[in-house]
Amino acid sequence: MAKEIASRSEDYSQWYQDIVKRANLAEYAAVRGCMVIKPHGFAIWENMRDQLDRMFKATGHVNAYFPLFIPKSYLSREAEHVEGFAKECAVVTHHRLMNDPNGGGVVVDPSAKLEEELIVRPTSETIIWDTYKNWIQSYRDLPLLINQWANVVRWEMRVRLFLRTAEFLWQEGHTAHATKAEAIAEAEQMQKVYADFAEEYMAMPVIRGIKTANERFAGAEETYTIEALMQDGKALQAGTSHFLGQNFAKAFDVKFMNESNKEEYVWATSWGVSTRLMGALIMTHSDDEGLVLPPKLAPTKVVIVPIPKPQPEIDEQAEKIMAALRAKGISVKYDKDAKKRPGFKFAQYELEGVPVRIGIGKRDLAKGVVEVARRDTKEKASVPTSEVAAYIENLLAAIQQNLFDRALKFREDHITHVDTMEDFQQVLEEKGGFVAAHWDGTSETELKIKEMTKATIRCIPQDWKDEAGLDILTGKPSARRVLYARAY
RNA sequence: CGGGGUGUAGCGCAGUCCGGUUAGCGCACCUGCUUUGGGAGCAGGGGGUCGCAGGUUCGAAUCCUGCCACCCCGACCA
Repeated sequence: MAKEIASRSEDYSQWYQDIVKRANLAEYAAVRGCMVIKPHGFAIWENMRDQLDRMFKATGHVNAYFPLFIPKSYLSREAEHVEGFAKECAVVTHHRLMNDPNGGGVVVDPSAKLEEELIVRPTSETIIWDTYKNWIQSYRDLPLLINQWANVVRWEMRVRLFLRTAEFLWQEGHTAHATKAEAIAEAEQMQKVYADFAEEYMAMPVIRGIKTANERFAGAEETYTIEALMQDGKALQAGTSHFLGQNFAKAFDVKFMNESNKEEYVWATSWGVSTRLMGALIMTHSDDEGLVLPPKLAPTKVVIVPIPKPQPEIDEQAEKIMAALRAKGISVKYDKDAKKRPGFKFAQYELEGVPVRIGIGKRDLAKGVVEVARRDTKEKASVPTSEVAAYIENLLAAIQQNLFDRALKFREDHITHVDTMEDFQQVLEEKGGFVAAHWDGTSETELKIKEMTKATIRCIPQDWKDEAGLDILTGKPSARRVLYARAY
């Protein structure tokens, strides 16, 4: 990990921007706050997306697509929802341009003003529930388990590549259920899917928890979250799953006839993860040499570099190794560029995060070996050519595990239990990370602590045991510890 | 919307205070030669409305006025 840099947050921020740029992941677009995801960055996102999609389908969901534009009136149907999003919406007011009568360029045609403005979706609950109203009549239509892959726009004041951009890609699941219990089970199930994905594929340990009322999704009754810890000691909300109760069903009048021939409002959930996960991936594993990708998400798992440059004997050996790796389903690239030197290529592939590199030179050929270097530890090994495919298959699994293990150790080392406000502030200032402290359960206390320290309650962890104690600020009784941190 | 800062080649910058040859440096790019087991060296070359507009001056990247854009800190961030 980028340890020297992680200690100072402003430097970490610089380091992060630098990695994103130099590893060819993304850059800012000409439009304020918007991001261009470059091919290498997008290939990683596609791998994440494809795996998540498989997991959604394995839990019974199907994909659909809903409109980009939402009539303004829809947004205000659910009071809390509109309050949560109103301040960051892009609005379409006209549908035509015209030549500027005063010469020069084009201007908005005033005669093309829309009767009702359209909101570019910041999230799709409203348009989807308006649609579901027509799809649901009977308990036989339930549950309705739909996901969509889409882009959304939130006009944030300040942006950061992948973590917070004006437009971002995500998936949003929206489900309708006949009972409250079933909807809660769905929300909890999807939180578990996200946690499994983060840990098994991203090699990123997460804490599953429940959001406090302050941090809850606008319009939800309960928000389930997965919280991760970045290398600079700041927390990142990596995914959320919401139990929406009957709020949206009532706002959009979505009723169904139950088995007892009685009309009821449906129970809802929504859940989403976004390209923000790319930021999480970078800030969990990468180091001063560049990106470090977990093998399960790396577009290219193995790269072969001829030393010093391609020539028939080396090419032949590389072809054999590629065939053996591909037979095991391992993606591999042979870098035949004769114009670039090996040292340059080594540095470049490290920057791009390729998990394993094979070097083949004349000295190796004579001995019947190749050099295998792993990205996570930078260790190199000489491996007999005949064994290289099997060796790498094991190595990729070992790298995946090592990335998870060391990220987990870092996180465990950065969960600090404190019982006084003094300790709380000291840990935040000097160590960073999560702070486990007692809380009296009031929003007032939470907001006061936020004002004093910039730390917020990231979640009330679901796996933690009850423990009686006293709130660190007010001294009032508390039933359990919650997780505080400064967050992205 | 407040406070601070920056606009000079594709990228990163110096020069501006104190006006004066043809506006410079590093990276990148092009050509050639030599190199090649961890980001090659040398030589040559191409690329600029100095953010925009106006003003002062014999002369403006530099001084003055106005405008614009972007960045950082706050406000904002289910």
